[in-house]
Amino acid sequence: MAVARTKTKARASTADEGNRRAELIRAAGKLFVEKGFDATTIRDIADAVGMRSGSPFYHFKSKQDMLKSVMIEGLQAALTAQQAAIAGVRGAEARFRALIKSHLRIILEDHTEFPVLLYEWRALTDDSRAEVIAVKDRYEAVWQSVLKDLVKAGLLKDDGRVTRLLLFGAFNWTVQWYRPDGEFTIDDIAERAVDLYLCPQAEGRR
Amino acid sequence: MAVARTKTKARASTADEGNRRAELIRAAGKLFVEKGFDATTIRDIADAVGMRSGSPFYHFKSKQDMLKSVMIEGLQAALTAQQAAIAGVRGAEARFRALIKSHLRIILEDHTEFPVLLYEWRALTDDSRAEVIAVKDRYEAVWQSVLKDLVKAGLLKDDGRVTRLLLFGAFNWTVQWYRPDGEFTIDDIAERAVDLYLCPQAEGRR
DNA sequence: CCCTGTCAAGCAAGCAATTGCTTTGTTGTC
DNA sequence: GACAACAAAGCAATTGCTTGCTTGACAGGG
Repeated sequence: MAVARTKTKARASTADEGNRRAELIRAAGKLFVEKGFDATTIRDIADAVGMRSGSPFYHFKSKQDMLKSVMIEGLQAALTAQQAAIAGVRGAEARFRALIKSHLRIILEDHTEFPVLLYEWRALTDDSRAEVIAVKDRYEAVWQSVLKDLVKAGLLKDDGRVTRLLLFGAFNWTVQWYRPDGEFTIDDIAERAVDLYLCPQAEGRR
Repeated sequence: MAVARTKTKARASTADEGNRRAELIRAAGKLFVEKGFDATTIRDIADAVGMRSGSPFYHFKSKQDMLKSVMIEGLQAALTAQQAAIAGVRGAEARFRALIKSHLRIILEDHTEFPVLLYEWRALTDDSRAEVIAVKDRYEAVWQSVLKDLVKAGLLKDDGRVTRLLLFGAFNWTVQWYRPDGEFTIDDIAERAVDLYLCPQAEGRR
C-alpha cells in the first residue's frame, strides 16, 4: 500500500529498468503530440499499452509527472544524438549542417518525445518547468558555440539572441508542416536552411 | 427556445453588431493563448466577461464554434492590417520589411486572436479547419508574391515552399519567446530578420 | 522438492470534481 | 406583448486519481 507508493517514487527517480515505464513514455509522447496534453486522457495512454486506467499511476505519481518525464526523456535523447552528430566534425559550416540535421531528425522522426517540449510548454507547472529548463540549456549551449564560430568565419552576420531565436523558430516550426510522406526529405530541408542562412560573403570559399 | 437557437445561428454567420459577442471572442482568444483551448473552460470565458457559464451558448453553438470564430476573426484582422501595411509601399525589400512588421505586430501585440491559430491548430475539427484554411491562404498569397519579387531582385536566393515555411516558422515562433517588457522591440526583431534573410548579393544596392 | 512469504506490477471498481451543454425562467427595451 | 439577451439550475458524461485486491515470479528454509 503505502510501501508500494514509496518504492514507486524511488523507481521514478532512477531512470533504470522499468520496461513498461519506457513504454508508457513513448505512448504518452505520441498521444501528446497528436492530440495535445489536455486532450489526452490517462485512459488513452493506458489503452495504448494495454493497461487499465489506474495502472500508469504505479509508474508516475501524476499526469504532470508523465509530461515532465516525457520531455526530459526527449531532451536527453536529443543531447546524445547532438553530441554524436558533431563528434569529429571540423569546420563551422560542417558543424552547423550537422547540428541542423540532427535537430530535424530528432524533431521529425519517430522520437515523438522532443516535440512535446515544443507543443506543451504551457501545460508544465512551474516546478516541472524549472527541471526541464536545466536540461534544455545544455542543448542550446552547443548551438551557441557553433553560431559564434560561423560569425568568426564570416558566414553569418550576427549571432545575437534574436538571431538565435529566429533560427530555432524556423526549425522548430517544421513540426507543424513536415510530413514523412511529403515531397521533401529531412536532408532537403537541412540543405535549404543552410543555403538560406549562410551568406557567401567570402566568395570562393564554398 | 428553438427559436432563439435558430436566430443565434443566423446572427453568428453575419459578423455584424453583437457587442458582447466580440467581447467574448477577445476574452476567449486571450485565454486560449494563455492556457490552451482544452484547458480553458466555458466558465473561464464567461467569468472574464461577467457572464454565467451557460450564457455564451447564446452567441456560439459550441466551444468549437468559439474557437473557429476566434481564428477567423484574427485572420481577418491580420488581412486588413496586412493590406494597409503594404499599400503604397514600393520596392521588394521595403514591402518585405513592411510585411514582417505587420505580421509581428499582429502576432505579438494585443490582438491575441491570431496566435490562437498558431497554437490550437490541432484542436480544430475537420469542418472548422477547412473554413479557416480558406482565409489563411489569402493571407499567405501576399507573402508569396513579395518573396517572388525579392528573388527577382536578387535579394533572396530561393522562394520555394521550404524556404517560405522556414521563414514563417521563424516569425510565428516569436510568440514563444517575445515579451512586451523584454529587451527587444518588435521593430528590433523585424530589422534583425531582414538582415538575416536578405543577402546583399548586389552590392551597393542597399 | 515443496511450502511459504515477499514483492513488483497491475487489475477492478469507484469516488469526487469538473466538463460542455441544455432547459426553463427572468428582465429590460422598443 | 414580443423579443433579444441573459440568469439559474442542473444533467450526463468525462476526468484524474485512489483504494484494496490479485497474480506471477522468485527466494529461502525445511
